Amino acid sequence: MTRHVFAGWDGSIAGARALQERLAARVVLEDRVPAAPRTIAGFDVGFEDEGHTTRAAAVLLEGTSLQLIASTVQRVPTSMPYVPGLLSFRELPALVQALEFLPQVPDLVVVDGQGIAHPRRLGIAAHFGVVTGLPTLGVAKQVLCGRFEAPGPQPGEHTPLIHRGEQIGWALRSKLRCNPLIVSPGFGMTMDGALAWTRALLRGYRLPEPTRLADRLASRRGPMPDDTPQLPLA
DNA sequence: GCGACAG
DNA sequence: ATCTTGTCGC
Repeated sequence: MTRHVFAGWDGSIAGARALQERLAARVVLEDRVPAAPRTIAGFDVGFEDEGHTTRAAAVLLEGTSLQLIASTVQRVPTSMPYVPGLLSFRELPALVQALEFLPQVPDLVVVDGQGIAHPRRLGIAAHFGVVTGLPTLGVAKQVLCGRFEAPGPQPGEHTPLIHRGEQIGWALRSKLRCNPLIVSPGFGMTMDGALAWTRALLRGYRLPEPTRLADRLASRRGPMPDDTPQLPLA
């Protein structure tokens, strides 16, 4: 499975970075998000067994009410250590498996991590989009690269995230007295769309609903949804 | 060379 | 990410 997700990767660190540069050229930053998404999914990853097991959680929400429709938790053996800038090589295989176990393909995907706000413009959300072709949005709790002025204290206030003279994302104050979120388009979305969608998916918490719910599942917190029988789609 | 460094 | 209770501040 991993060899299909990372086709052409020789397994080395240098090879991973080279692959990122090739895939980054395939990132589409034009709007491909349906006007009214029927479903929106949230993805996040957690670990068990001292990190030996990677646990990916995916939640499927109704597009307008953001009510939970379905969810899945998939476990796969951890294959790589965490290397700053190469997060997708560690977590993407589990995320793709979780996508395959959702009852239907979502119209929009929100991933916990960077979109193009990455040294080579291929954070895990962008990589996820290039691999699946689905519109994706990256919402991270911390910055990986780039600088930004602190956004004002009011929810909704935002400032551009700049790296090497270009805007790669936004710092968004999603909630009063909380550190800003770092948001950036992943695939099939514009820079402005990333900001607008993140704001539209907030429901009073620091994290947008899709990511917030996936986070609770991946980290084994909060009420766990009923496990509907799991069978892969395709 | 030194510091930074998603999860 | 994960190990972990109470605690300070709003």
